[in-house]
Amino acid sequence: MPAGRTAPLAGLDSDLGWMLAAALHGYVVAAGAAVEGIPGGLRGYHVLAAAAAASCGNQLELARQLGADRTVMTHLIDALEAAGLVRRRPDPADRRARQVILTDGGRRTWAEAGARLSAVQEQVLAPLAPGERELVLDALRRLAAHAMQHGADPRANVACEAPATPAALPRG
Amino acid sequence: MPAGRTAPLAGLDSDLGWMLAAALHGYVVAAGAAVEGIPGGLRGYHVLAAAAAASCGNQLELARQLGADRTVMTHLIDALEAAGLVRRRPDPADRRARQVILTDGGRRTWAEAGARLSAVQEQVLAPLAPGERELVLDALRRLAAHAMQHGADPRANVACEAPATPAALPRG
DNA sequence: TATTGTTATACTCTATAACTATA
DNA sequence: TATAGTTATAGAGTATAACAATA
Repeated sequence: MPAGRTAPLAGLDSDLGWMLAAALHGYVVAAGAAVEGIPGGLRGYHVLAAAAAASCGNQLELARQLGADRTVMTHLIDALEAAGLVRRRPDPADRRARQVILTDGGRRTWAEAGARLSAVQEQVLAPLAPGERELVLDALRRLAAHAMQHGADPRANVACEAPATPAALPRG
Repeated sequence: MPAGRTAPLAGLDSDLGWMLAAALHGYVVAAGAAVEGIPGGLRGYHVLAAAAAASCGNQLELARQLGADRTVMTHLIDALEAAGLVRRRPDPADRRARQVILTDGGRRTWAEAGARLSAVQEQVLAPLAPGERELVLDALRRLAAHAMQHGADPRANVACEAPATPAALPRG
Protein backbone atom coordinates (compact mmCIF):
# COMPACT_ATOMS: atom_id res chain seq x y z
CA MET A 1 0.00 0.00 0.00
CA PRO A 2 1.93 3.04 -1.16
CA ALA A 3 1.28 6.05 1.07
CA GLY A 4 1.94 8.59 -1.61
CA ARG A 5 -1.17 10.78 -1.87
CA THR A 6 -2.04 13.56 0.49
CA ALA A 7 -4.02 11.77 3.16
CA PRO A 8 -7.20 13.68 4.08
CA LEU A 9 -8.23 11.05 6.59
CA ALA A 10 -4.91 10.90 8.43
CA GLY A 11 -4.09 7.28 9.03
CA LEU A 12 -7.47 5.79 8.18
CA ASP A 13 -7.31 6.20 4.41
CA SER A 14 -6.79 2.46 3.93
CA ASP A 15 -9.07 1.26 6.73
CA LEU A 16 -12.03 -0.58 5.24
CA GLY A 17 -14.24 -0.04 8.26
CA TRP A 18 -13.60 3.67 8.29
CA MET A 19 -14.17 4.08 4.57
CA LEU A 20 -17.41 2.11 4.65
CA ALA A 21 -18.63 4.12 7.65
CA ALA A 22 -17.73 7.44 6.04
CA ALA A 23 -19.32 6.53 2.72
CA LEU A 24 -22.46 5.23 4.42
CA HIS A 25 -22.69 8.33 6.59
CA GLY A 26 -22.51 10.52 3.52
CA TYR A 27 -25.20 8.44 1.86
CA VAL A 28 -27.47 8.59 4.92
CA VAL A 29 -27.13 12.36 5.15
CA ALA A 30 -27.82 12.76 1.44
CA ALA A 31 -30.76 10.34 1.55
CA GLY A 32 -32.48 12.00 4.49
CA ALA A 33 -34.74 14.15 2.35
CA ALA A 34 -35.54 11.29 -0.03
CA VAL A 35 -37.20 9.18 2.69
CA GLU A 36 -38.60 12.03 4.75
CA GLY A 37 -42.20 10.91 4.78
CA ILE A 38 -41.52 7.23 5.40
CA PRO A 39 -41.74 6.05 9.04
CA GLY A 40 -38.36 4.68 10.08
CA GLY A 41 -36.54 6.57 7.36
CA LEU A 42 -34.14 4.43 5.36
CA ARG A 43 -34.99 1.37 7.43
CA GLY A 44 -38.63 1.84 6.59
CA TYR A 45 -37.79 2.12 2.90
CA HIS A 46 -35.76 -1.07 3.11
CA VAL A 47 -38.78 -2.85 4.56
CA LEU A 48 -40.95 -1.54 1.73
CA ALA A 49 -38.39 -2.67 -0.83
CA ALA A 50 -38.05 -6.11 0.72
CA ALA A 51 -41.83 -6.48 0.97
CA ALA A 52 -42.21 -5.37 -2.63
CA ALA A 53 -39.83 -8.02 -3.91
CA ALA A 54 -40.22 -10.83 -1.40
CA SER A 55 -42.21 -13.93 -2.11
CA CYS A 56 -42.27 -14.92 1.54
CA GLY A 57 -43.18 -11.84 3.49
CA ASN A 58 -43.49 -12.80 7.13
CA GLN A 59 -41.83 -10.51 9.62
CA LEU A 60 -39.07 -12.84 10.74
CA GLU A 61 -37.96 -13.43 7.16
CA LEU A 62 -37.89 -9.69 6.54
CA ALA A 63 -35.89 -9.18 9.72
CA ARG A 64 -33.35 -11.77 8.62
CA GLN A 65 -33.02 -10.23 5.18
CA LEU A 66 -32.52 -6.80 6.69
CA GLY A 67 -30.16 -7.98 9.41
CA ALA A 68 -32.47 -6.56 12.07
CA ASP A 69 -33.95 -7.99 15.23
CA ARG A 70 -37.51 -9.37 15.39
CA THR A 71 -38.50 -6.74 17.96
CA VAL A 72 -37.39 -3.95 15.65
CA MET A 73 -39.67 -5.21 12.92
CA THR A 74 -42.73 -5.03 15.17
CA HIS A 75 -42.43 -1.31 15.83
CA LEU A 76 -41.30 -0.58 12.29
CA ILE A 77 -44.21 -2.42 10.68
CA ASP A 78 -46.56 -0.88 13.25
CA ALA A 79 -45.52 2.55 12.02
CA LEU A 80 -45.66 1.58 8.35
CA GLU A 81 -49.10 0.06 8.85
CA ALA A 82 -50.33 3.14 10.70
CA ALA A 83 -49.14 5.23 7.74
CA GLY A 84 -51.12 3.00 5.40
CA LEU A 85 -48.08 1.76 3.50
CA VAL A 86 -48.29 -1.93 4.42
CA ARG A 87 -50.82 -4.28 5.94
CA ARG A 88 -50.44 -7.49 7.92
CA ARG A 89 -52.10 -10.66 6.73
CA PRO A 90 -52.11 -13.95 8.64
CA ASP A 91 -50.26 -16.69 6.81
CA PRO A 92 -52.87 -19.37 5.97
CA ALA A 93 -50.19 -22.06 6.15
CA ASP A 94 -48.84 -20.98 9.55
CA ARG A 95 -51.14 -19.05 11.82
CA ARG A 96 -48.23 -17.83 13.92
CA ALA A 97 -46.72 -15.91 11.02
CA ARG A 98 -48.03 -12.65 9.59
CA GLN A 99 -47.23 -11.70 6.04
CA VAL A 100 -46.40 -8.10 5.24
CA ILE A 101 -48.14 -6.83 2.12
CA LEU A 102 -47.59 -3.49 0.39
CA THR A 103 -50.71 -1.38 -0.08
CA ASP A 104 -51.21 0.55 -3.30
CA GLY A 105 -50.06 3.69 -1.54
CA GLY A 106 -47.10 1.82 -0.11
CA ARG A 107 -46.06 0.63 -3.54
CA ARG A 108 -46.35 4.17 -4.86
CA THR A 109 -44.35 5.55 -1.91
CA TRP A 110 -41.72 2.87 -2.42
CA ALA A 111 -41.42 3.67 -6.13
CA GLU A 112 -41.19 7.41 -5.58
CA ALA A 113 -38.63 7.10 -2.80
CA GLY A 114 -36.67 4.63 -4.93
CA ALA A 115 -36.49 7.15 -7.74
CA ARG A 116 -35.22 9.83 -5.37
CA LEU A 117 -32.72 7.41 -3.86
CA SER A 118 -31.43 6.54 -7.33
CA ALA A 119 -30.55 10.20 -7.75
CA VAL A 120 -28.89 10.21 -4.33
CA GLN A 121 -26.94 7.11 -5.29
CA GLU A 122 -25.68 8.76 -8.46
CA GLN A 123 -24.67 11.80 -6.47
CA VAL A 124 -22.74 9.73 -3.92
CA LEU A 125 -21.08 7.73 -6.70
CA ALA A 126 -20.08 10.87 -8.58
CA PRO A 127 -16.35 10.53 -7.74
CA LEU A 128 -16.20 7.25 -9.68
CA ALA A 129 -15.56 6.88 -13.38
CA PRO A 130 -18.53 5.57 -15.41
CA GLY A 131 -17.05 2.13 -15.98
CA GLU A 132 -15.79 2.01 -12.42
CA ARG A 133 -19.27 2.42 -10.96
CA GLU A 134 -20.68 -0.89 -12.15
CA LEU A 135 -17.56 -2.72 -11.04
CA VAL A 136 -17.71 -1.20 -7.55
CA LEU A 137 -21.44 -1.86 -7.24
CA ASP A 138 -20.91 -5.46 -8.26
CA ALA A 139 -18.11 -5.83 -5.74
CA LEU A 140 -20.19 -4.23 -2.99
CA ARG A 141 -23.02 -6.60 -3.84
CA ARG A 142 -20.74 -9.56 -3.20
CA LEU A 143 -19.35 -8.02 0.00
CA ALA A 144 -22.87 -7.38 1.30
CA ALA A 145 -24.02 -10.90 0.48
CA HIS A 146 -20.92 -12.37 2.07
CA ALA A 147 -21.41 -10.26 5.20
CA MET A 148 -25.07 -11.26 5.48
CA GLN A 149 -24.21 -14.95 5.16
CA HIS A 150 -21.55 -14.76 7.85
CA GLY A 151 -22.91 -12.15 10.23
CA ALA A 152 -26.51 -13.30 10.33
CA ASP A 153 -27.95 -16.75 10.44
CA PRO A 154 -26.41 -18.87 7.68
CA ARG A 155 -29.78 -20.27 6.64
CA ALA A 156 -31.38 -16.85 6.20
CA ASN A 157 -31.18 -16.91 2.42
CA VAL A 158 -32.17 -20.42 1.49
CA ALA A 159 -35.71 -20.13 2.89
CA CYS A 160 -36.78 -17.70 0.18
CA GLU A 161 -37.72 -18.53 -3.36
CA ALA A 162 -37.03 -16.28 -6.31
CA PRO A 163 -38.41 -12.77 -5.79
CA ALA A 164 -41.69 -11.90 -7.44
CA THR A 165 -40.34 -8.62 -8.82
CA PRO A 166 -37.02 -9.23 -10.54
CA ALA A 167 -36.50 -5.55 -11.37
CA ALA A 168 -33.80 -3.87 -9.34
CA LEU A 169 -34.68 -0.27 -8.57
CA PRO A 170 -37.98 1.34 -9.50
CA ARG A 171 -36.29 3.81 -11.80
CA GLY A 172 -32.72 2.79 -12.44
CA MET B 1 -28.07 -3.26 -14.29
CA PRO B 2 -28.90 -6.80 -15.40
CA ALA B 3 -30.96 -8.64 -12.81
CA GLY B 4 -29.66 -12.03 -13.78
CA ARG B 5 -28.20 -13.58 -10.66
CA THR B 6 -30.20 -15.13 -7.88
CA ALA B 7 -31.01 -12.17 -5.65
CA PRO B 8 -30.37 -13.00 -1.99
CA LEU B 9 -31.32 -9.51 -0.86
CA ALA B 10 -34.70 -9.38 -2.60
CA GLY B 11 -35.02 -5.97 -4.17
CA LEU B 12 -32.11 -4.25 -2.46
CA ASP B 13 -29.28 -5.92 -4.36
CA SER B 14 -28.55 -2.72 -6.28
CA ASP B 15 -29.22 -0.25 -3.47
CA LEU B 16 -26.00 1.47 -2.51
CA GLY B 17 -27.16 2.39 0.98
CA TRP B 18 -28.24 -1.14 1.72
CA MET B 19 -25.03 -2.68 0.40
CA LEU B 20 -22.85 -0.24 2.34
CA ALA B 21 -24.85 -0.87 5.51
CA ALA B 22 -24.70 -4.65 5.11
CA ALA B 23 -20.97 -4.66 4.36
CA LEU B 24 -20.25 -2.33 7.27
CA HIS B 25 -22.39 -4.43 9.60
CA GLY B 26 -20.43 -7.51 8.63
CA TYR B 27 -17.19 -5.68 9.20
CA VAL B 28 -18.30 -4.39 12.61
CA VAL B 29 -19.34 -7.87 13.73
CA ALA B 30 -16.08 -9.37 12.51
CA ALA B 31 -14.02 -6.57 14.08
CA GLY B 32 -15.62 -6.83 17.51
CA ALA B 33 -13.00 -9.13 18.94
CA ALA B 34 -10.15 -7.16 17.38
CA VAL B 35 -10.96 -4.00 19.37
CA GLU B 36 -12.29 -5.68 22.47
CA GLY B 37 -9.97 -4.00 24.97
CA ILE B 38 -10.23 -0.50 23.50
CA PRO B 39 -12.77 1.86 25.12
CA GLY B 40 -15.30 2.87 22.54
CA GLY B 41 -14.55 -0.11 20.33
CA LEU B 42 -13.99 0.76 16.69
CA ARG B 43 -14.61 4.45 17.37
CA GLY B 44 -11.88 4.38 20.00
CA TYR B 45 -9.52 2.71 17.56
CA HIS B 46 -10.29 5.36 14.97
CA VAL B 47 -9.36 8.04 17.49
CA LEU B 48 -6.09 6.23 18.20
CA ALA B 49 -5.36 5.96 14.49
CA ALA B 50 -6.16 9.60 13.84
CA ALA B 51 -4.08 10.70 16.84
CA ALA B 52 -1.20 8.51 15.68
CA ALA B 53 -1.13 10.10 12.24
CA ALA B 54 -2.36 13.62 12.86
CA SER B 55 -0.06 16.60 13.03
CA CYS B 56 -2.76 18.75 14.59
CA GLY B 57 -4.27 16.73 17.36
CA ASN B 58 -6.80 18.92 19.12
CA GLN B 59 -10.16 17.37 19.85
CA LEU B 60 -12.23 19.40 17.45
CA GLU B 61 -9.98 18.55 14.55
CA LEU B 62 -10.19 14.87 15.46
CA ALA B 63 -13.98 15.14 15.69
CA ARG B 64 -14.12 16.70 12.22
CA GLN B 65 -11.89 14.04 10.73
CA LEU B 66 -14.00 11.30 12.29
CA GLY B 67 -17.30 12.90 11.40
CA ALA B 68 -18.31 12.91 15.06
CA ASP B 69 -19.68 15.57 17.37
CA ARG B 70 -17.46 17.50 19.79
CA THR B 71 -19.39 16.13 22.75
CA VAL B 72 -18.72 12.57 21.65
CA MET B 73 -15.00 13.21 21.63
CA THR B 74 -15.00 14.33 25.25
CA HIS B 75 -16.36 11.08 26.63
CA LEU B 76 -14.37 9.01 24.17
CA ILE B 77 -11.06 10.67 25.04
CA ASP B 78 -11.99 10.54 28.71
CA ALA B 79 -12.25 6.77 28.45
CA LEU B 80 -9.10 6.43 26.35
CA GLU B 81 -7.19 8.62 28.81
CA ALA B 82 -8.50 6.63 31.78
CA ALA B 83 -7.23 3.49 30.05
CA GLY B 84 -3.82 5.08 29.66
CA LEU B 85 -3.90 5.04 25.86
CA VAL B 86 -3.82 8.80 25.24
CA ARG B 87 -3.11 11.93 27.23
CA ARG B 88 -4.33 15.49 26.82
CA ARG B 89 -1.82 18.31 26.48
CA PRO B 90 -2.74 22.00 26.32
CA ASP B 91 -1.88 23.59 23.00
CA PRO B 92 0.80 26.21 23.73
CA ALA B 93 -0.42 28.31 20.80
CA ASP B 94 -4.10 28.26 21.86
CA ARG B 95 -4.87 27.63 25.48
CA ARG B 96 -8.47 26.72 24.67
CA ALA B 97 -7.41 23.69 22.62
CA ARG B 98 -6.11 20.41 24.02
CA GLN B 99 -3.95 18.19 21.90
CA VAL B 100 -4.47 14.43 22.07
CA ILE B 101 -1.20 12.50 22.28
CA LEU B 102 -0.77 8.76 22.11
CA THR B 103 1.04 7.19 25.04
CA ASP B 104 3.52 4.38 24.46
CA GLY B 105 0.89 1.91 25.52
CA GLY B 106 -1.62 3.59 23.27
CA ARG B 107 0.69 3.34 20.30
CA ARG B 108 1.26 -0.31 21.05
CA THR B 109 -2.47 -0.95 21.45
CA TRP B 110 -3.14 0.89 18.19
CA ALA B 111 -0.51 -1.15 16.35
CA GLU B 112 -1.76 -4.46 17.71
CA ALA B 113 -5.40 -3.68 16.99
CA GLY B 114 -4.41 -2.46 13.53
CA ALA B 115 -2.75 -5.77 12.80
CA ARG B 116 -5.85 -7.67 13.91
CA LEU B 117 -8.07 -5.36 11.88
CA SER B 118 -5.93 -5.96 8.81
CA ALA B 119 -6.76 -9.62 9.13
CA VAL B 120 -10.44 -8.77 9.55
CA GLN B 121 -10.27 -6.57 6.48
CA GLU B 122 -8.78 -9.37 4.41
CA GLN B 123 -11.50 -11.70 5.66
CA VAL B 124 -14.27 -9.26 4.74
CA LEU B 125 -12.70 -8.62 1.32
CA ALA B 126 -12.36 -12.33 0.64
CA PRO B 127 -15.14 -12.39 -2.00
CA LEU B 128 -13.11 -10.04 -4.21
CA ALA B 129 -10.48 -11.06 -6.72
CA PRO B 130 -6.90 -10.00 -5.85
CA GLY B 131 -6.70 -7.28 -8.46
CA GLU B 132 -10.23 -6.17 -7.69
CA ARG B 133 -9.43 -5.46 -4.05
CA GLU B 134 -7.08 -2.56 -4.67
CA LEU B 135 -9.46 -1.03 -7.18
CA VAL B 136 -12.39 -1.25 -4.78
CA LEU B 137 -10.35 0.13 -1.89
CA ASP B 138 -9.21 3.04 -4.03
CA ALA B 139 -12.79 3.73 -5.10
CA LEU B 140 -14.03 3.53 -1.52
CA ARG B 141 -11.28 5.93 -0.50
CA ARG B 142 -12.60 8.49 -2.96
CA LEU B 143 -16.21 7.89 -1.92
CA ALA B 144 -15.30 8.36 1.75
CA ALA B 145 -13.35 11.54 1.05
CA HIS B 146 -16.18 12.89 -1.08
CA ALA B 147 -18.72 12.08 1.62
CA MET B 148 -16.62 13.74 4.31
CA GLN B 149 -16.22 16.88 2.23
CA HIS B 150 -19.94 17.18 1.57
CA GLY B 151 -21.47 15.81 4.76
CA ALA B 152 -19.23 17.57 7.27
CA ASP B 153 -17.81 21.05 7.25
CA PRO B 154 -16.14 21.71 3.89
CA ARG B 155 -13.08 23.26 5.51
CA ALA B 156 -12.43 20.27 7.76
CA ASN B 157 -9.51 18.99 5.72
CA VAL B 158 -7.58 22.12 4.82
CA ALA B 159 -6.66 22.94 8.42
CA CYS B 160 -4.31 19.97 8.70
CA GLU B 161 -0.79 19.73 7.37
CA ALA B 162 0.81 16.52 6.16
CA PRO B 163 0.54 13.73 8.72
CA ALA B 164 3.55 13.00 10.87
CA THR B 165 3.34 9.25 10.24
CA PRO B 166 2.89 8.59 6.53
CA ALA B 167 2.50 4.84 6.96
CA ALA B 168 -0.98 3.54 6.34
CA LEU B 169 -1.75 0.57 8.54
CA PRO B 170 0.60 -0.66 11.27
CA ARG B 171 1.10 -4.03 9.64
CA GLY B 172 -0.26 -4.06 6.12
C1' DT C 1 -40.15 -28.46 22.81
C1' DA C 2 -39.43 -24.96 19.16
C1' DT C 3 -41.01 -20.88 16.62
C1' DT C 4 -43.66 -16.34 15.45
C1' DG C 5 -44.91 -12.20 17.19
C1' DT C 6 -45.62 -8.87 20.90
C1' DT C 7 -44.46 -6.18 24.99
C1' DA C 8 -41.56 -4.05 28.33
C1' DT C 9 -37.14 -2.84 29.51
C1' DA C 10 -32.40 -1.41 29.22
C1' DC C 11 -28.48 -0.18 26.89
C1' DT C 12 -25.66 2.27 23.36
C1' DC C 13 -24.89 5.89 20.38
C1' DT C 14 -25.70 10.32 19.10
C1' DA C 15 -27.52 15.08 19.09
C1' DT C 16 -28.93 19.55 21.56
C1' DA C 17 -28.39 23.23 24.78
C1' DA C 18 -26.07 25.67 28.28
C1' DC C 19 -21.92 26.79 30.52
C1' DT C 20 -16.55 28.01 31.11
C1' DA C 21 -12.37 29.70 29.48
C1' DT C 22 -9.98 31.50 26.09
C1' DA C 23 -9.32 34.09 21.56
C1' DT D 1 -18.37 38.08 19.10
C1' DA D 2 -16.51 33.55 18.01
C1' DT D 3 -14.22 29.22 19.26
C1' DA D 4 -12.53 24.84 22.21
C1' DG D 5 -13.99 22.02 25.60
C1' DT D 6 -17.09 20.28 29.14
C1' DT D 7 -21.46 18.91 31.21
C1' DA D 8 -26.19 17.50 31.42
C1' DT D 9 -29.99 15.98 29.07
C1' DA D 10 -32.86 14.03 25.58
C1' DG D 11 -33.62 11.37 21.61
C1' DA D 12 -33.14 7.59 18.21
C1' DG D 13 -31.81 3.05 17.43
C1' DT D 14 -30.95 -1.39 19.05
C1' DA D 15 -30.66 -5.51 21.97
C1' DT D 16 -32.46 -8.60 25.95
C1' DA D 17 -35.98 -11.07 28.47
C1' DA D 18 -40.47 -12.63 29.27
C1' DC D 19 -44.88 -13.76 27.52
C1' DA D 20 -48.93 -15.64 24.41
C1' DA D 21 -50.26 -18.22 20.43
C1' DT D 22 -49.18 -21.78 17.40
C1' DA D 23 -46.46 -25.54 15.32
